[in-house]
Amino acid sequence: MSRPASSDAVPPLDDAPPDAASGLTPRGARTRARLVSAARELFERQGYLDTNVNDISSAAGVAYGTFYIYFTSKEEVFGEVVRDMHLQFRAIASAEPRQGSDAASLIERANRGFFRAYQQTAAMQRIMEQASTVNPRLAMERREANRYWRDRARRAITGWQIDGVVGRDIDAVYAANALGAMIDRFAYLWFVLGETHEFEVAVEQLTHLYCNALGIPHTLKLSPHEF
Amino acid sequence: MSRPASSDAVPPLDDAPPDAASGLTPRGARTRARLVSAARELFERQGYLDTNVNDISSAAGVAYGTFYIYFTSKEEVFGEVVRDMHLQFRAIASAEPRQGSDAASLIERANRGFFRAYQQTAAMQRIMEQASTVNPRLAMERREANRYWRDRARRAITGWQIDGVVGRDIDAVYAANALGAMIDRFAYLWFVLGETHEFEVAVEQLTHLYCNALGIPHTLKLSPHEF
Amino acid sequence: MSRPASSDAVPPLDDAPPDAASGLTPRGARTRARLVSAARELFERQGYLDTNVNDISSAAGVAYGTFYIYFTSKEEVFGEVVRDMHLQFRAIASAEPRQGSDAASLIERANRGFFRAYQQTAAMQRIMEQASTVNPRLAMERREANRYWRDRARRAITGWQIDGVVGRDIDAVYAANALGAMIDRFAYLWFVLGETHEFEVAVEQLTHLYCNALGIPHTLKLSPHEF
Amino acid sequence: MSRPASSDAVPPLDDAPPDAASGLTPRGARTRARLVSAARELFERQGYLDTNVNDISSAAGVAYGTFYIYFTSKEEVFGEVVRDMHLQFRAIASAEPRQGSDAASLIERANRGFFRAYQQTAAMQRIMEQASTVNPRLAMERREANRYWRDRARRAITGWQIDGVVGRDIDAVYAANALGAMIDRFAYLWFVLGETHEFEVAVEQLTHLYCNALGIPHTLKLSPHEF
DNA sequence: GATGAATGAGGCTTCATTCAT
DNA sequence: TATGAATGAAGCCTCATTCAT
Repeated sequence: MSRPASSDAVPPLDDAPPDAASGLTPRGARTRARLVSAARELFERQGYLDTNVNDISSAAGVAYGTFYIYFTSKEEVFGEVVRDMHLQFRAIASAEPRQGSDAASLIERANRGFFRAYQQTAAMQRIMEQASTVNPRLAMERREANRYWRDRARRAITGWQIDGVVGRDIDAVYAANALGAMIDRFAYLWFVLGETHEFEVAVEQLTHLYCNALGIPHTLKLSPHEF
Repeated sequence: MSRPASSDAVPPLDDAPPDAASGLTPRGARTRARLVSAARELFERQGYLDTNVNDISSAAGVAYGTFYIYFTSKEEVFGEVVRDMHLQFRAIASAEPRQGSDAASLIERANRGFFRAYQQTAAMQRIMEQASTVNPRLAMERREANRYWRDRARRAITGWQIDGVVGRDIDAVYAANALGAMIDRFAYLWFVLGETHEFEVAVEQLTHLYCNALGIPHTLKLSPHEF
Repeated sequence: MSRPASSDAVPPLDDAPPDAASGLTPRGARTRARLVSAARELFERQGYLDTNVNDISSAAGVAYGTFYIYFTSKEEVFGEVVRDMHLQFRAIASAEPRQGSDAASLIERANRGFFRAYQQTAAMQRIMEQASTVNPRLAMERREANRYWRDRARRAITGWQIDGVVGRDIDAVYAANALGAMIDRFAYLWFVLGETHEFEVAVEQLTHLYCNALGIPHTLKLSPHEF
Repeated sequence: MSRPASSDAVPPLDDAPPDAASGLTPRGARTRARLVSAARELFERQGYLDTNVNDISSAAGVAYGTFYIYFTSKEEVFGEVVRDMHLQFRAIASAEPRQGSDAASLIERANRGFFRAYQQTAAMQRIMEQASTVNPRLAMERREANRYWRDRARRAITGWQIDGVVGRDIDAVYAANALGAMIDRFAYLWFVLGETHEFEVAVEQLTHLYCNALGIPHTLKLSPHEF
């Protein structure tokens, strides 16, 4: 396939400064970092609702009021933690080695990268789900982030249609939405809700279903498990 | 295909008495019903967390304490509302007319019924998502309910494999999970998060992707929208 | 000793009718009795504060409102239960066989009877202690009941002083109060708070202390336990 | 008698820090002290059950929530108030001047000190009785404190038995329990339930009964009141 | 920069008693 | 007699945020 997958360049998620610590003294930056780190740990362990500002500042080893020097609210730290997590997610997903440039290979790589990243950020994924059902602003930010992935997929599918790899009867928007939803939710059931799956089998089976759905040729390497 | 889709007989959702009003006088039953109804409306409008017992009893036109005659907690009414909603969901989904007995027709009918039911219970679906991220017990109950649909799909796929309609390279468990997740999450994005889709197009496209994924022959009746 | 111990005739504890069921139909009397019995069981098991009217009527197998046909308040049933218990207490204490008419024998018999009765009404004694610290009216009734025993003791001591068995340096009022307090509180520590004592040893030791305190000759039958 | 009464060194009441205000700023310590003081006053005036956190914080002149900065519950402040009261009690009792080292003198001094201390802490004694019938944890703490006094008495009696002042027919454990109960309960009837007694007469009469009970020689200085 | 004390509205639940049937 | 639904005041505790030092 000549059409390159869109670059992994990371678009800004929102209007936060890329380096939130700018304008702080080194000491201030350290305090701030300790707060973010403590917040993430607590959010992951206890959830968004059950973590309070008291816990966070205690865990960071600073006074209660210090928290409000760096953040205006609990929501704000959470936003920061989520941004960090998105960066980590993309870093992990991007680190997945490329195996080929045909559609099936790209899809498999994307799925493997996605699952890998999801697995390593599972605790935060659970919490983001919770927080975004509670806080509308977080829900919106989350949808923005999803749109990014969705658009990438839609552009890729459209490209494959131009190349003739995917049939014209497929609506690229629906397909991108539906297949994205499939991968995303499967990961949630797997890593957050605790369904048990074999990593490589999951990658292969979901890639198979994904390719089949689009009419992209794909052959399994592993032998089937059931029957 | 001779293999019949599993019957639409509705299994018991849990061990709650079918008629929760048993042992109540007509007056009591009326009050209880008013509470459940008020609770559902408020949950749908304000969410699980932002609805409190005070709101519910006020809306039902009874005193605060009256609520606790019929329910031991907010969680408990919520459970009842959810049960009601499940019954409604299944009723709507089952009402979808059968068009044929081939795999593609069965899948299309199931998808159309699912979307129809989801659309009409969208408000509660949003709230259930919220409540289940907050309350572990509700999360568990929710997974149980999902398991029921997942198992139905898995059995159907296995049946089609025996019939030779679906290839043996597909793992029925993974496929049922993944495609169920696709339909489920797509409906959530659509009806809860507000993505805009055309009903019949969505049914057709998702059925197409579903069938393709399993290798089941399926032809679109509507013309593609993009390009 | 010629002076007879005051008779065991039971004085009225308060203005309640001796037979509270008077003026009730047989059916009403039965219902009332069931309520009193259920109330006593629950008070003994759960304490005064943790027993509510709902519990009582449920346990008695009658409707909530029925309770208020027979009693005007929780306090009132409690009063009735206490009266029953007092009757029981006196019955047990009076049943103790007389062994002799000398002061030491009378004291020993009184102590043995008191401990025997206390032991068998221990559960209610605990609850009365609780209730009387909470409800001033009950506290007063309780003091009245105590006064009865105190007066008996005072009259006996005064009698023994006239007879020359007890010295004139003893103030009968102080002695009756103090020694009554000793017996009463010792029983509480023993049967309610759970100190472990041997019944006959306790009777003998406390009788010994009691007699010694008053200068009444008394010899132990059991061998001493310690040293 | 050469055997000295055990020293008046005050043992730790429990594992609470001697200075509960450690780790607080002066301002915090002041607020905390105001809360404890307000709590004690209210407990004494209204009882344990009828005093609520709202009352306490209002009386201390702070907001409702401020209470929960310093204490986790009403039970906890109560514990603190009780500890303070125990310290006060021991201080008063220990301040009683020594008159001689013979058994009778020691007993008289102990009784006088006990009554003096009880009299000055009467309000809290009443409340502790109430609270300990309601709250099992407080009941246990109270028994621990009593055990301390009981053990002192038992050791003293055993010592006097070794010295030959008290006969071997007395069981030191029973005697310590019974005579302790006598003093304790007499004080309760007197200072809490409002029986009227003359201070010095009470000291002398109860000391007389106490000594007589143990066979310790004791002569009254005051003339008898009755007859 | 940092501290930590103070705020107070808000939510949940209990229960003695009344009252219409 | 008996029923059981209805009442609503009262109490406990949490926690995001502000502010004086």
